[in-house]
Amino acid sequence: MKPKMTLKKIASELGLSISTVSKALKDNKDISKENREKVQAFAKFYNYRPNSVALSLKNKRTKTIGVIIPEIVHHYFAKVISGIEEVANSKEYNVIIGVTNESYRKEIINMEMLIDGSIDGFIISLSKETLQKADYTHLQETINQNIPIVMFDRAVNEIPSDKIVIDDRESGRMAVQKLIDEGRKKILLLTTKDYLNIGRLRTEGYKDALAENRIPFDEDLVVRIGELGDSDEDQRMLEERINKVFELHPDIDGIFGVNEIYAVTALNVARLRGLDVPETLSVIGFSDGILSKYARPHLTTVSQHGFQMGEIAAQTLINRLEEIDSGEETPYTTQVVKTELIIRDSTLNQVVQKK
Amino acid sequence: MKPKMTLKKIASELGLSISTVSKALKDNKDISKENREKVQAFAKFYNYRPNSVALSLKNKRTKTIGVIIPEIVHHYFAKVISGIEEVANSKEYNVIIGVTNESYRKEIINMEMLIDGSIDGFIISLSKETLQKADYTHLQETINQNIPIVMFDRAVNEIPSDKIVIDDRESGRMAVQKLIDEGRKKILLLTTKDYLNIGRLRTEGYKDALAENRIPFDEDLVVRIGELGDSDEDQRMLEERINKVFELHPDIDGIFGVNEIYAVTALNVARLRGLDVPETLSVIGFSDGILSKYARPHLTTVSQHGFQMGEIAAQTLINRLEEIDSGEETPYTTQVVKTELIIRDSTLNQVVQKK
DNA sequence: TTGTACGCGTTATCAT
DNA sequence: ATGATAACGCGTACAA
Repeated sequence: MKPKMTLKKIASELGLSISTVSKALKDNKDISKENREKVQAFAKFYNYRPNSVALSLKNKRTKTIGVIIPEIVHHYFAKVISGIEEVANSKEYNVIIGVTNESYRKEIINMEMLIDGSIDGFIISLSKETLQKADYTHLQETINQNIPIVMFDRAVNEIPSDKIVIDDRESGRMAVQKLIDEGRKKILLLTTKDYLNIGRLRTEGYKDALAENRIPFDEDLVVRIGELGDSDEDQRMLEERINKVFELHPDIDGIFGVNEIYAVTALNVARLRGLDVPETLSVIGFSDGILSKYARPHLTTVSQHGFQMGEIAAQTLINRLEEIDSGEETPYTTQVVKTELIIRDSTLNQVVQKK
Repeated sequence: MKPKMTLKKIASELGLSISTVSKALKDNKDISKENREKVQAFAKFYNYRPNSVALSLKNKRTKTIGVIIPEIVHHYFAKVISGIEEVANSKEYNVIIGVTNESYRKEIINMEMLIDGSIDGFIISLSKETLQKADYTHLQETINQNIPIVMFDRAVNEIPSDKIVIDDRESGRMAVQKLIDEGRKKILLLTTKDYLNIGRLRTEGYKDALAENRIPFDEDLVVRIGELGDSDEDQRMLEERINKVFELHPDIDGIFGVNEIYAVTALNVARLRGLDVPETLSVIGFSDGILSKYARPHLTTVSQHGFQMGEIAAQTLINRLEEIDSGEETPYTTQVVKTELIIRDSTLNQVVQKK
């Protein structure tokens, strides 16, 4: 039960002054070699560590970054946090996590809890509710208080800040183009209701690809899915809806789901209907989650590189923080992280020759 | 660009002393109503928040807990963190996350990074490497420095601390008993190499169930799997091994996998071999992850209640911290969280009558 | 070569 | 009713 060491205790123990001890620990040449060694040995023995709270108070920076995310039980966000952690730790920053559960209120509460000097800056992905309300005053106020924000994934143009995003529209286009390249003509889109940018943009990409290939857009082939809970009930409803579309359009030969759940569910439904994947039907999902990997057949998906996004977000925030320290200020940037189509077994390997 | 408000600034702005302002903000009756209102209005307008770093320094507690986990991209741990967050936030605690990636070295680095006064206590699940080395001096030293530790899941008897665990052995027994109740006689066990307590205890449970039902234990039916990477390569090897066992023992009628990956993989392999699940073969996994839920057929598993474990761990740590504050000390406890068999579609519903 | 004093922001005790 | 002062732990400019 060692008491924790402080400069003061070391000083009194060794009959020196606090500042002498402080300097000795930094190996300051002002202090006699003799005392330096004595102090250092003593400090090491009692493994003294400078109190970080005192340092934070003095330096006016905590070397801690606040990460606000909608969900932590979610492969993508977990990956992002991993990336943030990695970079942050390598730069001696700590990471405090706040989870909003997609709630506007909890987003504000979480941020206010940290805005009292606990953190130097935020990395945040907005909650769905915040996007729906489109009320970003809490973000603006944070920035007004000189606390920098880096937004990732669910960013918003109204707020001036650094942003890390993927090109959802282009990614959607790319995925659907892949299906068309295989010779698919009747492509089912599984997307979200429109308030989430994500779903909307990926839907635009779907339309882009069709248009570029002169395939007429058919609203019948678009299933817009509302909020999906965790329950088996919701899951069954989703299956139901997909089944219904297949009944009306048994000749669907491609599926693009804007997230993993949609795509995997559709894949399962299709197989239960006796369809061969990928022989007669190709399926592509979105997100590099674990479901896609273990689905049968393994699901081809658009990977978002969550880990990399986290790394970039952390690096960007830390750069900004150190910039502030040194007085300069560069303009805000928006970095677009490239997505990648990971070809697995739910699509054809060879591309059908275009006629 | 409002500068952040401090007591000092308010005081000088209002022509009062710092201590008057401080008291006024607490609505201390010593201060004239007039001044109280003036100060409070002013503070509210500039939304003043007491600097938490200064408070931490003064109070000698940060109201922050450090959570050290092996992996964050893992459904179970993500759930636990959720539970911790929930309880911590409701008690006005912040949560700092440190990820070890199963490395002993990173575990120490992470802990040392926080042990400098950044946090009041730890919640930790040990890394595999730490368990292998069985070197727990860093934990003991943390405790010696009066920083309480709550261990969860991967806890260890050598260290005196509060612990939250599940009964792995009993859970394994329960799962296998369920298979036996269905009339299964030749049950394949997929487990880990022995250095991880988890796998070993669940294996014991497997043996218990067999013994209780007078089914001879057959080493041939135990597959001990080493470290599994994230790569498709490793995955394929796993499938290979399971396949081989099936070739030698085509009449296996039950499978118990000590984790989700093993069970889902076995499920897929079995189906590819043309076996009907659950008609001729039942499969049970471990952990309430997402894979089990979306596997086909949906996988019956032993749920570990990760969220609840997180809640309990956080509550236990906070209790301990407040106890220390008030001087009393209660003995360390080990809380066992009950697991639950979640029956889905990879096992039979009805129990075969025992003869 | 060593020590004193100050400030970071806050609260609590003790004058006035 | 208000204000000055000390203390939390640290680093550093300035004295000695």
